[in-house]
Amino acid sequence: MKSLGRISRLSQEFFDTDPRNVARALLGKLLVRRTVNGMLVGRVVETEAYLGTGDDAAHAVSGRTARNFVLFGPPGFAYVYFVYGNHYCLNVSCLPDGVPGCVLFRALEPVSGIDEMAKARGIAINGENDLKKLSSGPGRMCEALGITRDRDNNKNLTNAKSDLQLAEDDYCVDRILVTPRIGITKSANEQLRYLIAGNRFVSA
DNA sequence: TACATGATGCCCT
DNA sequence: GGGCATCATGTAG
Repeated sequence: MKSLGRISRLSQEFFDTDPRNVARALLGKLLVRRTVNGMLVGRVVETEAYLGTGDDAAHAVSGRTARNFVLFGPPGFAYVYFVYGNHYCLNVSCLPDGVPGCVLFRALEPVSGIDEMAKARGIAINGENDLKKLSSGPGRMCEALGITRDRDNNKNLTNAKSDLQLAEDDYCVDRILVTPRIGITKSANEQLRYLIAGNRFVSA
């Protein structure tokens, strides 16, 4: 397994700001899943911001419901939902308690625990092409890290005790690209998708 | 209680 | 590039 070097957990304050800032700042950070079989680590290479108000594509747009209550809670918590009858999507809540907003994780570059991720995805890794199938796309990413609503929704991602956390190392992002969001019909022209320019693990 | 739909991914052409 | 599986959720009735 590749050595990770020194990493440190992101603080709750990191997420206590506008989703657009958080989506941009999260690029290059690490998503870390602790399992009985070791650490699964991926680098965040693609995110999308979903605003609380004035964003028709955001789940928060119609107010607080049984599904989306995490968006209205304190920053740094996992909002996991089930979509298309098949897939989970992972978001992290932003802004102070009471103010909705979040960032969707769309793609990771696998860093560590690749064998475990491949097992969870039910695929074999033979070449570079297969590596991209591991966690490029919100649904794939959740499957690779075993993220489900039952396990992870409303989990504090900034707590040292959590088995799902966000961290940073000395990685430096070179250039960031901003584009329209993927797979939505409402507010589809808003430039709220952020990705690391030239990274081959972005989803589209 | 019924129904339309979706922040996707896979397989087929 | 296009079709489709599959079901939780929100909204209407």
